[in-house]
Amino acid sequence: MTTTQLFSEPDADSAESVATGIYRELENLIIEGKLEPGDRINEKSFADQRGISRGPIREACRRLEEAGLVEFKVNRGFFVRVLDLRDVLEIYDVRAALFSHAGRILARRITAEQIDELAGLHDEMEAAVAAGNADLFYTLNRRFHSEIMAFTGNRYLADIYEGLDRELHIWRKRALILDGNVRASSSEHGLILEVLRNGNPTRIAQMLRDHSLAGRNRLLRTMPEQVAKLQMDWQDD
Amino acid sequence: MTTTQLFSEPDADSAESVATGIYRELENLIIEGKLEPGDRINEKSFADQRGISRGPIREACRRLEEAGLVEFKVNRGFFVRVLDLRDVLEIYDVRAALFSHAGRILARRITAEQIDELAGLHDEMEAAVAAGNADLFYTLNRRFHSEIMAFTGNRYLADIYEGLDRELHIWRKRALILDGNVRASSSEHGLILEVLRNGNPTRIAQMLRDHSLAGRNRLLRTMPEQVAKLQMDWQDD
DNA sequence: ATTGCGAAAATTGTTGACACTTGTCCCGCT
DNA sequence: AGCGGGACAAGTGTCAACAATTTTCGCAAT
Repeated sequence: MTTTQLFSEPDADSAESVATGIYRELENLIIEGKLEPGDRINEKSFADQRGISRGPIREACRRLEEAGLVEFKVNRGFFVRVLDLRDVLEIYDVRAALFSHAGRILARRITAEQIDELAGLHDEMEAAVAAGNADLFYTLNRRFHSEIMAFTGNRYLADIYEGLDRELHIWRKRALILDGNVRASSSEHGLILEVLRNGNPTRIAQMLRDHSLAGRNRLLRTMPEQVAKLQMDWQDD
Repeated sequence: MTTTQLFSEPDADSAESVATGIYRELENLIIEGKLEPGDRINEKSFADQRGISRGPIREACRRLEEAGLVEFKVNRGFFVRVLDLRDVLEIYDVRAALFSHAGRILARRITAEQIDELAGLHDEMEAAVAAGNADLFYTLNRRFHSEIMAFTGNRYLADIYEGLDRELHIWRKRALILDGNVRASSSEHGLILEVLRNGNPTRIAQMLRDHSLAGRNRLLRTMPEQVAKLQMDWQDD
């Protein structure tokens, strides 16, 4: 027996293949850190555990490969991608540029309702900070930035951002755990909301870019040893 | 018998699975336009033609799906992605932002040798223009922009650019066929080289951004009917 | 002519099997 | 003890087959 169809899908288009489900599962396992960088994804045991065959798993892994979450080695299988510091720096660099661009778009496009939604998230984050709930802050923080990108109305911009963000996920989590970091991050969000209401494109762009680079620097400060090892000439300008 | 190993690979890491080969083949078919947007990829006939099974083909298609070149519908298969005008506009918008950012990086990073290489490509393009060889111009043109992105040294920036460029490929080819367009494009390249040698970050960024948006406008002019159909409030600012 | 229906054909979804490659471990040799 | 090597185990690479779904096509009724 293949897919035991206990419930028929109400919406035919919402049906998803086993491969897609596995894709999401693996994506979560990697993002949550349950699968650590360098770990091999054992097709057989993974398949056996779920009572399915290896075909859909390989399909899912191929997508993850293209998404950059997984690396493929011939005859060795799929491995959770490991990012070195250079990767992190490069991603943050692009990320800052994307935010800067998003800022310019939002200046002439964001609605009062959208700003209110961001403000709502900001309030929740402030509460999370006060309660010392770093995990909650982290989740809301991701939503905050995702919404900003979504509000640009440019799906490619938003998608590319999501992809980069996903790759950074594990690393960034470490940085925000530190209490001082969430406070600094949250206060920057307040400034961003301020300039968004005001509407000056250049200021908004600069603010978002700076927020991204500040986040990068907060992350770097949590790993001084690796930073020292990297003798790259990296500057903000 | 499975993979008849007539020749042993000299370099073990350079070995690639059948799936990877199929991935490249399909990618090319789509980019070359041999497979047109909306076409379904028939797994069985594709597999039979090559004397292989459907497994590797599905794996390749999953990667193409993640890359955005192909769309997947449950129980219906993989279809070559169709881009509407909105997609094109959104891609160009991000593309321009990426070039602008690349310009700032290059201002402090590009070497004289790299500029010379770009100048060499520019000369070849000028020759192609003079010879009326639009196809050659188009190929060189892609290389020119790819190299610019590669010279930033940021692999993520370069990869994201390549991904967007690939999606645009079919559409853009139409726009450059027009003779006036290649001339305009080529002369803009000359200006870019000039400011690259000069080294002013803001000027370089602006030049590259403008070149990208000019390319977009050239493309739009080849499809006035579709532009008219789109009642979006899209502005450059 | 057009529509509706249903069986047949084509195609996708997933599986289990087998060939091939890689990694491990044990054993004899030095 | 350390080293080389070869059997063995584990895992990947691909395939062929079958179940489930979609599409096609002919045919009858309007």
